[in-house]
Amino acid sequence: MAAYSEHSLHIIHCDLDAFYAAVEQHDEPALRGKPVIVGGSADSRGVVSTCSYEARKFGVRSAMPIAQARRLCPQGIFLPVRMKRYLEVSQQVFGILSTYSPLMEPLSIDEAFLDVSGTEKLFGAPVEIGKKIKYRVKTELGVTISVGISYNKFLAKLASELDKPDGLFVIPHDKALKILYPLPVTRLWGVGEKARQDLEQLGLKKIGDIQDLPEGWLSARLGSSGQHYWELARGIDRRSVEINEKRKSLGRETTFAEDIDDIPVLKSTLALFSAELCRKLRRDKLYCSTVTLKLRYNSFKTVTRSRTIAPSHADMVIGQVADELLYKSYTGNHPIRLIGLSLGRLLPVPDWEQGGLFEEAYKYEEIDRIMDQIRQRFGSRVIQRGNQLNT
DNA sequence: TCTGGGGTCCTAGTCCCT
DNA sequence: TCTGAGGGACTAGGACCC
Repeated sequence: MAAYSEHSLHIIHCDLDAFYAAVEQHDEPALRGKPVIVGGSADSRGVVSTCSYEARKFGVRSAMPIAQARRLCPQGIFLPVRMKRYLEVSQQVFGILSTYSPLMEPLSIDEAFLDVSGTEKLFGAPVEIGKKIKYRVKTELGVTISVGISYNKFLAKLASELDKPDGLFVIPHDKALKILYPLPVTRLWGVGEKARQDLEQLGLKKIGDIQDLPEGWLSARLGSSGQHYWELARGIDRRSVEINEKRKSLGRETTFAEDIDDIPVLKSTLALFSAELCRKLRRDKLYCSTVTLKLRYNSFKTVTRSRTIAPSHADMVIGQVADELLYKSYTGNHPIRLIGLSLGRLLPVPDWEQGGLFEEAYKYEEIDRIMDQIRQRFGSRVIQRGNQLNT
């Protein structure tokens, strides 16, 4: 790293193109060249997760309600999300990426950063590495990946977006300001609809408008996020590529096919979620110490209620807290369309604490452990707690 | 017209302790 | 003994990302 200047092109951002749809088209050749729309079923409440470029020609976009996508593209092929399969391909892609640098930071299932400082002698210049990655992902896994290269994370990510699909784009230091200037402010990392409106109120529509401001002007109006936007607009991003980002929370939520006001159904859904999440915590040898309940009413108003607890990964403990939060926040007056449970403040289970420290909790955990073993051997549905049986 | 699911991060209010 | 300031933990909600 020391041999690299601040503006050397050492950050590569890799972003798989229309990933879920691409995997479906790879696995089923008859889908190739057709408008594939992944996300829920065509007649359920849901939105588009990803669609193929053929579907995008009809105006279909990610996050669009399925019903709207159906109207725009009646000949579209609607497929459910096969997350397990996408995760499998994602792992294979990350496997390829990690052969070019140990400094790899996965950002989501379909994108990652690589810091290739110091790998030039082994693999060539960053552009050469980008070409090799593209070739290998295409030939070995049958999907295409867009690559962006620059001297920081924001610009590398922007570069990969600017040449999609199947692109390779470089933003060198001397061209960064010029490339950024005409782009809308929503291209800045962290600017969504709300921030766009705030910036527009100040007369700032394109990134160039922010570039023209003196430092301090925007932070005086928008606080620390104003400073953040100003720096990005000028191509400044000091974040480094971080490996081994630890998971910070774990959650599960569902939107009911029809709104629900039946408390036993809500309770058993929560019991199911807490069992599922606790199983993952135990598998990863983690405890959680906050439990958050999320409710979305049929009016679309969303509330969350959370509680801090003694570290645990026992179904009974988490499930009981979830129940208490439900009773605290739900009066039964408004039907619920979505319920969710999230576990936060995760911490590793210390080696010395393999049971016995908290007698009561340990008793529950022992039961959970035995249930996990049975599920592992005979399948996840073979054994359930009584409180999960209403769903 | 219809708005998923799984995350992260930030801010602001409240409460408690020193 | 009372009071206010400051800080940290907790809680709730919003915004954003893919």
